[in-house]
Amino acid sequence: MAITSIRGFKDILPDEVGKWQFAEATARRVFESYDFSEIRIPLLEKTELFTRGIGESTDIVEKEMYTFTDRSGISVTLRPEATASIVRAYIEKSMYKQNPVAKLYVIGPMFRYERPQKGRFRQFNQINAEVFGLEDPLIDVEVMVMLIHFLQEIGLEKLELQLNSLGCKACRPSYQERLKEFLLSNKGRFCADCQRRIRTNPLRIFDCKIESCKEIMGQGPLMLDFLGPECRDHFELVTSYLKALETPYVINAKMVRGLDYYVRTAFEMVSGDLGAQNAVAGGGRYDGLIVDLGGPEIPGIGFAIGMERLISLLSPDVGSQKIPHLFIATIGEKSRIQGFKLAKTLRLEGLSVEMGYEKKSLKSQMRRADKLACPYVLILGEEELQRGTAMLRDMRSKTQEQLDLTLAPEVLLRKMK
RNA sequence: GUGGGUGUAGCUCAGUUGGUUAGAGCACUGGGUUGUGGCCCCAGAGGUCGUGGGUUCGAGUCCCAUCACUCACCCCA
Repeated sequence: MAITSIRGFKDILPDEVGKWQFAEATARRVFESYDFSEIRIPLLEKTELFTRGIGESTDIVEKEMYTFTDRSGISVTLRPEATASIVRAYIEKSMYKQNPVAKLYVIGPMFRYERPQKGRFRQFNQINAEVFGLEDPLIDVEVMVMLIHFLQEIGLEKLELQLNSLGCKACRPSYQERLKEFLLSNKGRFCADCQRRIRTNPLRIFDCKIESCKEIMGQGPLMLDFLGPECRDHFELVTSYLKALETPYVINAKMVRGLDYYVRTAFEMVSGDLGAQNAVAGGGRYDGLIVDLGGPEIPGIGFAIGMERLISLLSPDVGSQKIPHLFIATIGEKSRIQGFKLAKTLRLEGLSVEMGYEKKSLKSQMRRADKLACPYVLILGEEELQRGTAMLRDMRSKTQEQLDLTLAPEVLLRKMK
């Protein structure tokens, strides 16, 4: 029995890897134009980092983490998200002492033990961007604008920015109190799932697909109506700056975040083409997280882009396979070695060169060159070799010309570079 | 963790009420007179029919179990 990959872990094969490279390169270019710097952090952390950072009672911590004890007996976890690790590094290396503001991004895999489905995997890749040290609503907007900028550069224009405010430690409890009262007073009218959610995850009831639940929740209290004065000001400034930058958005007062640390601004980029998992990117503000993880009182905001979801939305032609500049076809052992040497010379000069390695017929080598879509084939045969020449065939025009072998590298480089 | 759908060649799929050596297209390999690609033609290679039981004279086809994939719920990027 051959060994297969683990459920929920996917190979990214050569014919789609171009899309990934394109997405990553575009993210680096765009983010750096906003003065973000890349940071690389471990995939494995002490389990406590996530239980404290993400929240003990979240689904991620309760049932989705890849946690095990290592050989020294400490509990470690494959990161289920990046923000906690970035914050840990930020605190551990005292980055805030050198610079009051840090703009960081991370590209890499996350791990969550969930049942796979469309757009959801156990190992999945994210691009994360985080800003530490700025509380002004202007930075909330800059982060969203940068995300949209990136998505436009990559060719995704039709995504919708959804915005909400989750309040803060001061105003959220009174809202939750009111929501609970409302839910309990209507308890008997909800579906079984929602009755359970009243206890486990009250905000999720807003997302219930059942018509009768939707109807009841239409009357339910919204966080936006319970924001304290500071949170309200913050939210209003965010929307007014978005308008100033002519960035369209829709307010989704029912939007919920799965991680405990989010406060105030929360946002998602949503697509209609992704099935049930419709968020390509999501983020928000997390002003208390750095303190929670043992650092100084420094605010933070950031987002994560789901790479697999992003890639699945790209049009098929982006990042298509590279084709070699030249194919070298040879006939006979002497010319095979001659061609091998020439390939090396040209590669050292930066050309991409493929050749017929096995002693196959010219026809077979030509077929392969054609399949690879090489624009030129250099034919090195016994006759040519005796004359000290080679035949260069232009595959598109079907014309060919003789080249002097000693001059061949020069001519080829000029033609193809 | 729960529910639905699907498992036949590398890929996309046929396979008649159960009946001989399981097929096609694409892809792959070789060839179509001496050293020239795409199109066309010919040939070849490639399958424990997901796996394990059962029913039957006989199972790709029927039954049971199991596994995998997939979609949805839960939840999230």
